[in-house]
Amino acid sequence: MTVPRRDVSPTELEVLKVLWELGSSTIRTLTDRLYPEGGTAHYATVQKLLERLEGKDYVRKDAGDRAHLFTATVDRAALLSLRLRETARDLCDGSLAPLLTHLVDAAPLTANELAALRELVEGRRPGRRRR
Amino acid sequence: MTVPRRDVSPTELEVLKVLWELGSSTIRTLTDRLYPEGGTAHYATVQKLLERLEGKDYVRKDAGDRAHLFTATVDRAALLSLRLRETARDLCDGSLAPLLTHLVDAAPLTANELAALRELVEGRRPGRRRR
DNA sequence: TGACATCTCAGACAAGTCGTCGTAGATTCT
DNA sequence: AGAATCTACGACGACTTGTCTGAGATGTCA
Repeated sequence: MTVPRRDVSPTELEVLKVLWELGSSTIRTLTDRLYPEGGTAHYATVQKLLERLEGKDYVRKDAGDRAHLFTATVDRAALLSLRLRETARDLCDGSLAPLLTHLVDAAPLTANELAALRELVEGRRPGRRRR
Repeated sequence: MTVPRRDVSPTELEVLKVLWELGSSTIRTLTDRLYPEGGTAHYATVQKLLERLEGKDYVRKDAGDRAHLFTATVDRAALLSLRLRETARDLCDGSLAPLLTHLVDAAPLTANELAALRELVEGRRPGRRRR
């Protein structure tokens, strides 16, 4: 009856970001990073966050030396894809192309970004994805 | 302590979509459209949805002939902008450019879309927005 | 004019999310 | 053995979301 929520919550995202930066970490490491002044309570918070991320299959838990090692199973690009696809589904009948034209129209681009984009578009063939 | 939520909820979006399609409508019209079999209960549901949308300034309420007339104050593009900006903020340090390159790389494009995109990019100057 | 339909307004409700925290028990270090 | 750390699990309050109830105003029509 109630509604499906966001892929990852803001705080979960913060955890993922540290994970992306450090590779694998223990709860302790994450906690020290996210709550520098934190005590036992925050440790438990991070633990719960990781537990939920694991439930969503965005994080993997491996047996480490003493403490478990947590690793992100999705990278920034994957999450980006998810969000863009969700936006496309909600607002553009599922097609990504409108997002693109909207962005080209609305995004302020530096000369460098524009050049890079030109190059990307030049080398692009229509049809299915590359790679 | 709790978290900022999504701009519009899924059901609120459904209301907006009908509003976009019909222009201004009464609660009755919206209800008949969204819940074809619906009775009094669904009428109230739509009413609440509109009330919340009005609170977010996504919908305006005008005095109509007998019943109030509701009109969307944002269009699809505006909502698209919001979502893209939010995604950029969360995952790309606020810059929209990475979304663009990601899309060019990932989105399957028809020949036509690709051509249109090429044209857009060609005519684009770096710096601030056009228009 | 009185019965009836419709609309508006305001609040209630259950279920779910999210960030936070407490704690009991196992494991490990000293 | 004692202290510290880690794990697993449950609980909480604040908030959202979709749904619905009921009271009162207003309009319609036999």
